[in-house]
Amino acid sequence: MGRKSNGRKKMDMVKIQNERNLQVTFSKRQFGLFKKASELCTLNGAEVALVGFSPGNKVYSFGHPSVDLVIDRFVTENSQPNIDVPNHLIEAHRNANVREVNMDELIDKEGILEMERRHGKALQRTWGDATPDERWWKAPIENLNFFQLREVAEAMEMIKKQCEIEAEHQQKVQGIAFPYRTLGSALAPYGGATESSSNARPSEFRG
Amino acid sequence: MGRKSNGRKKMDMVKIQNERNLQVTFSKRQFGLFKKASELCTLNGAEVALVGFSPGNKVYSFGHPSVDLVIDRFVTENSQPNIDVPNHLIEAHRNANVREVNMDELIDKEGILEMERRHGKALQRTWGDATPDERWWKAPIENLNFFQLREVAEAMEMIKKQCEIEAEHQQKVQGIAFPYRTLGSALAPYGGATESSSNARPSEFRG
DNA sequence: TACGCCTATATATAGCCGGT
DNA sequence: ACCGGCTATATATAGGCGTA
Repeated sequence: MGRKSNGRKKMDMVKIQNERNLQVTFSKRQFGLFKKASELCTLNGAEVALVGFSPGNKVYSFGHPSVDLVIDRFVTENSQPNIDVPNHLIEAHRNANVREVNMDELIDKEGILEMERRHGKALQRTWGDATPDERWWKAPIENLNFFQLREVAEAMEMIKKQCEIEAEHQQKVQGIAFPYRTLGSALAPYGGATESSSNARPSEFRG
Repeated sequence: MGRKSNGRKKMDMVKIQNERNLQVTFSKRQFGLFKKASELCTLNGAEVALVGFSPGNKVYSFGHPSVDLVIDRFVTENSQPNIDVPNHLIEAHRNANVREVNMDELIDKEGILEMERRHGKALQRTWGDATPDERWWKAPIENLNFFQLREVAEAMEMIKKQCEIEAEHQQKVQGIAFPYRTLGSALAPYGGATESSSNARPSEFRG
């Protein structure tokens, strides 16, 4: 018997190109996001405000107890001097800037984007099915001698570790950060979930 | 054989009573929520602002392009057509803007600089005269968000492993010695910007 | 006592399909 | 095309367990 579906497929974390899929996916995920937020509120008694603009620039929001109240509180409390920010970090940063190298110059954002275009996908794939063009990391390695390989391996380890440290740091200091990119699309409302009893009750939605 | 885990259990959508589990679950779900929001942004190019208060009344936020921009836009566009947002909020927020600390300023770059100092030369030797564009590993790290960092870390692990395999191979097949070339361009997931802030404060609730 | 990591399940969803 | 539904997978996570 032929399968009725190929099932869910894994997809790269890159902006969806197909306009149609973009719309559909956005709707589904927007719904899911609201649901998760809602659950966080009822399950853990948290307060959450979630406002967003679909690619089509439509506004959508969710909030508990209400968007206004949460944002109001957020704004108010943020108006106060942020005492939670470790001062030594800020100082370290300022000192770091005047150091030998200017980080801003090293951070070539354009370059990063370019790299993303050229090699971003390689990260998502297995080393096996990479196209010749994406095999930049493979071919070169074969040309390195034993010692160089050891050096690269060590370097990779260092960078990896650094990433982990940075990640942990981010999570600890401010909660979380995130990626970006922008464009347009539409959005969906909030239907009832098709499951067991749920006390989830979003205080506000907007369409 | 005894199962190593009973697996995930279904649970009622009611506020968790056990204080300990409440905390743990909150952390996990908070993480998941942010991740979903993040994905919605990159995958569908949406703009999202997410602010919330944990049961312990700590503030957590997430936003793309930034919490401020999105909320600002939300407030603005909504104070006109609809009357959802009280004007005092707009002003309060505007004032708050000035004092908010940008994520970039919070990240401690010391570690990264140190890493460069200690291992940069080794890399330089190996990769030779890489142009600034090829030195992606030098700085972009702090421009990546939490999830991206995890990805890079994973990628580094793969490359490292690949190097070790290759090294072993060389040693086994021909001993050592070999020609070399640069590792080529760079590697990096999508570029990323960061924004977020945290604080603490008490509050009430409205079931 | 709080975390981090792990495994077994509960959920979320990418593609698809058929009606509109 | 545009939804709403469905199915097969990809993910998110509730509990447990070992360790800082």
